[in-house]
Amino acid sequence: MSSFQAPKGTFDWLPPRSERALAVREALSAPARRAGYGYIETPTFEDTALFARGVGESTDIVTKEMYTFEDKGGRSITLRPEMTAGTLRAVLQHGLHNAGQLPVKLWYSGSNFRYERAQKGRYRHFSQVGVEALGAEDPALDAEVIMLALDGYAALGLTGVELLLNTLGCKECRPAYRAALQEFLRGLDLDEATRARVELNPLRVLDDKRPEVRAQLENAPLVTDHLCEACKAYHEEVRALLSGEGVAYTDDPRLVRGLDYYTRTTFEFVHGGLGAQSAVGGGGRYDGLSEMIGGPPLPGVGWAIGVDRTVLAMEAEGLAEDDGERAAGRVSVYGVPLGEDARRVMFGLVTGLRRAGVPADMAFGGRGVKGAMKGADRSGARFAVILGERDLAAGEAQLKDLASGEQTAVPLAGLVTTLKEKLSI
RNA sequence: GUGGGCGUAGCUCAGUUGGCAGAGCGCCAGGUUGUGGUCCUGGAUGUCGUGGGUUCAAGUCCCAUCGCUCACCCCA
Repeated sequence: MSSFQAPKGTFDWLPPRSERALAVREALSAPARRAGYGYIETPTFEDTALFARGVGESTDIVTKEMYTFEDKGGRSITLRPEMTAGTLRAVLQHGLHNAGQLPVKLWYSGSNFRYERAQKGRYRHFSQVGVEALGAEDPALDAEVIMLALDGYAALGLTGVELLLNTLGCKECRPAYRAALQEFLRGLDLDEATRARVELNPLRVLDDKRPEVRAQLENAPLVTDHLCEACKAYHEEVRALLSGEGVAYTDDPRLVRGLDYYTRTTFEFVHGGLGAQSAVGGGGRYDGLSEMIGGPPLPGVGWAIGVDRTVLAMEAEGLAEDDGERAAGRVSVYGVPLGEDARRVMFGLVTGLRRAGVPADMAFGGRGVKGAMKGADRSGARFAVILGERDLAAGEAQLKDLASGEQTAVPLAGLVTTLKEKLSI
């Protein structure tokens, strides 16, 4: 055992299970790519102030969960806790919103970092796939991004993902609601931290999961009763579009999300297989975010889905139990060379097979036949190609079907062709 | 940041009132000096998380510490 371990709160994806993480990234991004979303890659770290202003000074993420450090130039740098702020920063920096038609549609995939105590489904390093659509305020766009996520989950075979939907109002109607909610919350029996939250970000108190708090929230004023006409109409249109596509969703007037930038549409994808965690993904509209980080008005909507949590959800549903094993490093042909001369020839054979599109591997490390054959067996290959002095002299190799045990001599010159035929490649 | 559970072989774990550290699987070798998977025979592997304490004697009891894990808070 090495004396080093993965840093606290992190974990490694190892084969074959790691294939599931790859499959999730692929399945979640494919619908976005089909819908005209372009791939964006931004730095893993940004100026600390970007997150402080973009994510929100009052959020837990900013107040206690950021990986912040000073670089050698004296700048305050933070490992990204989410990717929307960095994506929007890149859009503004490069003027993507001025360069072509709106909305600017982007998708991304990458690592995020939050300094938290780990538990099932929650780690200090985690991966997300996300989409952002910027520069248009259109209920159809909100509905579009939701559809993209649902199509991604469906492609993975997930059936237990539930969509929770809400609206948080806009800068016209939210202040009045916020005040009404604050007044209500101040009358409750709450602990000190929560009372502080009432003053900073009262909406998030609605998200409290503790029973003693929940019970007191029974009669809390709901945002849906305080919406302006425009927000009400907008939300109804989003709901109608989703319903029109046969999407099942649950209206959850208490769904508020943990980041400050959300306006109007918010949504969360929840699943029961994640331990105490429930969200596999979430997002919403963030019409004020651009201005918060010093940009022009630029409405946007998007989501981020947790790759690790999605894998957990799949495992909870019994999906993908063996595709990982099927795909991970599995080859079709395994070379067993006997002796130095054979090893050189085998190296060329294996290279040729790979170039011809045949997944192939060979025994390394000068193992004896027995050990090399054991390697062939463990590789999962269908065929072993055995090459010794006698075969070399005859200009042929022994081709062994590892399932049946049947073995025939094949001329070296025709080996690639023969194998491609037998494997239907 | 707070609380519970757990740290013994590569893995999963057992280990009695404190008395020689074990099993299964895996691994290695041989049975087969050019043949895997099955089978048979044999073999190796430990800082019992770490540091201290009690004791003739500690994997076992006590203290501290680190790590893992689950949960709270919060979130993907």
